[in-house]
Amino acid sequence: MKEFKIPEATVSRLSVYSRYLTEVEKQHIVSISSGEIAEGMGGTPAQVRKDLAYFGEFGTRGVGYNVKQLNQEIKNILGLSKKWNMILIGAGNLGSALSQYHGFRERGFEIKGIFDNDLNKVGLMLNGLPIYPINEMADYIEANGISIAIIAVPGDYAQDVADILVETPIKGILNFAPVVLTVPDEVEVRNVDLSVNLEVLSYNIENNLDTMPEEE
Amino acid sequence: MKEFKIPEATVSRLSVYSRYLTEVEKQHIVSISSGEIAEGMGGTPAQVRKDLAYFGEFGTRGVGYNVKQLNQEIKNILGLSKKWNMILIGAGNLGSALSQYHGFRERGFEIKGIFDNDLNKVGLMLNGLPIYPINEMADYIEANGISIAIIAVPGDYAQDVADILVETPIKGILNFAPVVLTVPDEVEVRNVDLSVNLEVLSYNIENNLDTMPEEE
DNA sequence: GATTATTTGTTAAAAAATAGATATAATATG
DNA sequence: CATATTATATCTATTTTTTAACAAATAATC
Repeated sequence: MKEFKIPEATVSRLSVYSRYLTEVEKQHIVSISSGEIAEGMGGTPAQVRKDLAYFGEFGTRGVGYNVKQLNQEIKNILGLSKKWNMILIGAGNLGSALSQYHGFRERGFEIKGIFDNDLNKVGLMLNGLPIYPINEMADYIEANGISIAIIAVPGDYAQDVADILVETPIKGILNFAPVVLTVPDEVEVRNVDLSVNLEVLSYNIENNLDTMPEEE
Repeated sequence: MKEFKIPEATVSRLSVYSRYLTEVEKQHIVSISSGEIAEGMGGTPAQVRKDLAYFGEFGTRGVGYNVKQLNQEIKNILGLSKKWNMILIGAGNLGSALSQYHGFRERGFEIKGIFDNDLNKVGLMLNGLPIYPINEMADYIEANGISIAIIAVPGDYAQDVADILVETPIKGILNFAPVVLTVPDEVEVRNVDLSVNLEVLSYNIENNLDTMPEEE
């Protein structure tokens, strides 16, 4: 009954579809076609339909998709029908920016507490959230039903933080540190690697991918 | 002579290899095998060799790769042998965090100026960088040889900023706003989408990808 | 009410990416 | 100096992902 072997690219695109559908919903548009979705977020109609087809039949032939209903279906697929409790580790600049980022809460992700090993910061509030010392982190996770941790500490400390996290009931890590974390299989890690993104951009610019002439 | 049709995944991995090699270099290790690189950043030796093979022969059979030399080769491939001048648009929290992120400069990317349309911020300094008004942006790009722009403004304004940028000699955009930007083909865009990352994480956690039993 | 327009869901084909296997080169060893 | 060992480079096969084509279903039109 379970569908799996879903391409990760498909899951990413579902997230973008959902965000786009949320925008369309605000304009009180009731129905939308795969072609319109594709145009709205840069893709092809076939890909939109294929992505959705992994999970079921959500549209009506000859008509399209009900915007609100499809968006809800996608949110269910992505696991966004529940609220996710998160903690943030690292109260530096990046941590501060992340703690104030509204996009998370809008999508059901809420940062409940911030942890840092700088004792000058511990006890202070950051954007309305208390900063705790790292050594209280494991207990806090257990006590507050935290399932996702955001690592925003310098690269040198990231693995140490991860080592603590994997001993707790944490299920996923969003890692902003520019290092490859080693964790057991049961903990999901996603890396947001700013430098890698810039370097791919650099490569693409240098090799003029789009203006490249045809060649054989 | 040009090699192309390189998988984007390969380019991303090259960036990670390079960062890992930089670490290894610091330990004054001279030689390294594809297996050691793979272990160091979570991959397979075959994949490391395949990725490198797209661009040439950098190793010695029976020996491995010279760390320093390979790192330099990869940096050349990625276009990191030159310095990249960037501007940052958006002096909010995220912009502030990005302007202070040291990882960029270490890899040859330097933010030269910051732009914002909040006149209360214009004229101030942010982490040692001047904040200019958006209407001076186009001239600044031309005058200072800027080739990459980082967009860190709210989603509602991101397309407006992009529209200005595409009229300048800018070559690439690193977009942090949670919207799909529409730009002409000759401008490269990379999206760093924080919510998408969290939502993929959410999906993976809910569907227990790693602990999934085999099934047919 | 039959016919034409759309637009989906599905199947098939194509392309891309990953993994595996083998041949080759360099080094070290006896 | 021949041989065993190590590790790359290359070639092949498998798997995965994307793209395209087509049949089924709905709505609109004459």
